[in-house]
Amino acid sequence: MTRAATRPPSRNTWQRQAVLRTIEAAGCHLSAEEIHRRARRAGRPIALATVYRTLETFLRTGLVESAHIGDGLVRYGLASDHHDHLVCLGCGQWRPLEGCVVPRPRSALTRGFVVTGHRLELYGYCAQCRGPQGRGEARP
Amino acid sequence: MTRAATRPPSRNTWQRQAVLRTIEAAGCHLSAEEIHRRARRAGRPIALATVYRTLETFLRTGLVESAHIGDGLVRYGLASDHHDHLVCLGCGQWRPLEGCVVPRPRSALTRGFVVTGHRLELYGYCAQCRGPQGRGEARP
DNA sequence: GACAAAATGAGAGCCGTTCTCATTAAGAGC
DNA sequence: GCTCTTAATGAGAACGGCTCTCATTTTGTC
Repeated sequence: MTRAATRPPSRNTWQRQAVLRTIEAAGCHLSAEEIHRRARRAGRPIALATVYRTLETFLRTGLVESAHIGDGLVRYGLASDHHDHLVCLGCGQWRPLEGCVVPRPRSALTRGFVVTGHRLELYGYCAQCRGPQGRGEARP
Repeated sequence: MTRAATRPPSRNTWQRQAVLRTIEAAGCHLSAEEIHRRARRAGRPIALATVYRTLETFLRTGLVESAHIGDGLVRYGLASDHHDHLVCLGCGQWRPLEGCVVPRPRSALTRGFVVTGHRLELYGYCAQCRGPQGRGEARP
């Protein structure tokens, strides 16, 4: 199987490796600031602009995907085939859902709109944040 | 009888009426800038800060809802019971889907995560943007 | 009409992100 | 291993959406 459209970045620098390793290690989506902080902590100092540029490059090559969460920050994570996620309202954690729960909508609902993709965010509380008290209010 | 949880703003100003009328008239979600521009065009000049403050008030009282779209702007629209939307990749139009297509996910998928709400964005092209050439690539 | 308090307007400030440009270093050719 | 080209980086200024501050205006009550 070829890499086809997702050709790798043309130069292999330690900064790019650091950014990719940071995202891989996280296991969930991170903001650019957070990637910057973690990459610095893990090794040599890297510029914030470089992190943004590297993320942009990775986005273009299809290596990572980006998404907005409620707080207005853009989060980055390893690209996956689908785009369904669990978002914890307690700690802000943003992690992929294993599997897709969105069926193809009936055309009567979309009324002339051609659907080419989707993104689903399921809000709630992770096991850690639920804690003993057990919250439960919904959010948009 | 009490005013319940969604009590209206305490003072009725023409600025608040203008913002609400603008959102109602649009029929889809608008950015704060766009609401500001349309409200100005429709009547007296209103300050951008006032638009933001008014939207914040409306959000608190549950009159409107906010959401992020891919371009990083926050969009505002009349609050509805559910949160499924059609997003046109051509013109950026963001409008509610009539009805909900998201089933309750099986707990095996969410693994300890308690789901309290969701938001779905269906990407694609509206009838106007599809045009004669018929695009079709997907986006995250 | 007088008064208190909420709401507004104008613009400065904040903060995440992008741009600019001099410098560095990856990778190709020899 | 050395040289050369040019993509990539670092530092910090600039940008843009949004929020904050404070003097002024307006609403609703008495």
